[in-house]
Amino acid sequence: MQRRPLMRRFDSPEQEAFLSLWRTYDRLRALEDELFAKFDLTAQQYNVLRLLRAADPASVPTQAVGQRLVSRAPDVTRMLDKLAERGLIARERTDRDRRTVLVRLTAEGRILLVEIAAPLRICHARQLGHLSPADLQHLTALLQAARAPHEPTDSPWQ
Amino acid sequence: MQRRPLMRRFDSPEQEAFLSLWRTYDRLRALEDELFAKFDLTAQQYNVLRLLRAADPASVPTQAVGQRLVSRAPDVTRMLDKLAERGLIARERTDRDRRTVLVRLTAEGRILLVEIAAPLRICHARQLGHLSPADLQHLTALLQAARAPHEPTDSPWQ
DNA sequence: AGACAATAGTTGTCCAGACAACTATAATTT
DNA sequence: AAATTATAGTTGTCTGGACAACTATTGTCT
Repeated sequence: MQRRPLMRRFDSPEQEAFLSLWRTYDRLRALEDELFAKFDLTAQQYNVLRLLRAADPASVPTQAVGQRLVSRAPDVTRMLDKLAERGLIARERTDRDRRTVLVRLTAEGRILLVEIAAPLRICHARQLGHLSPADLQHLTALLQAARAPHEPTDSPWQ
Repeated sequence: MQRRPLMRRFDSPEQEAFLSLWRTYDRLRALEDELFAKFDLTAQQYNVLRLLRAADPASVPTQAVGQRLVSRAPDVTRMLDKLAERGLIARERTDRDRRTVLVRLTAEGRILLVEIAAPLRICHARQLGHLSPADLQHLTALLQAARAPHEPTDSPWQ
């Protein structure tokens, strides 16, 4: 066993913070992935459904979906393809602008979201439930401050 | 334009924190990726090199590399393949245990790390330099607390 | 010692993400 | 009004990650 720590030397406090961010994201993400896998979903796909639920029963332009995703996805089309194949969402063109495609939740999609709700709440509690509400709030605020300069002005993430 | 916010409704404070974590990771990661791309590296590959530099000039078992990566990589072999093809690392088998493969930095690898050092420092400053040292420290601590229960006891991330 | 299990790494295969090229429609310019 | 530019989405292709099966070597159990 090597005495000199292999991981602990960071180039700067900024790097340490970022690596900590990365690692924490990875660990928490693993928990969610495990849950979503039971429903044959990816976290991104769930986010699309969550987003559509917020607009439900209205429909949302494909483009708006892409902009609001947590991490940018270059192939929103194929992602929606898979959700549409499973009947969780429906797509239709408008007459106003025949370029845009509107997406909305289907009844099946709503049902799936209801089924996921309870186990997901439990998963979230496992993820971060050990933090006090104050710490949780503080963490969220610090994260927002961290990314603030890197958000476009029109981002829904502010 | 829709008045009702599409993003802002979260299922729970835990979910809000996690999505904030995810989003922040994604934004900061984009900056790093841009830099690493100039050197034809991925962030994971750089992490391998950084890790080997910490042990340099000693070599490290492949397995140890895999364990210490930020996010788990199921194909360490092929990742090392690419670094070895470029001559940045070298691999050799031991006589003690002919199963394990030892990995170490080459001179070329060291040179690349030196070249990256300065622009990477600048990148880190862009990423998180706007946070005060205290906030930075606080953020790192909160992130560590957040992932603590999800780290295996023998993890180098504690 | 021989059988069995565990460890280390490699390889095959599949799928999602990244980037660029393409089609269709709408808006703008002259 | 025709030409040009911009927007929305789709499709092709490539690379990297995920999972499982496989080989080689070492350790363990009886």
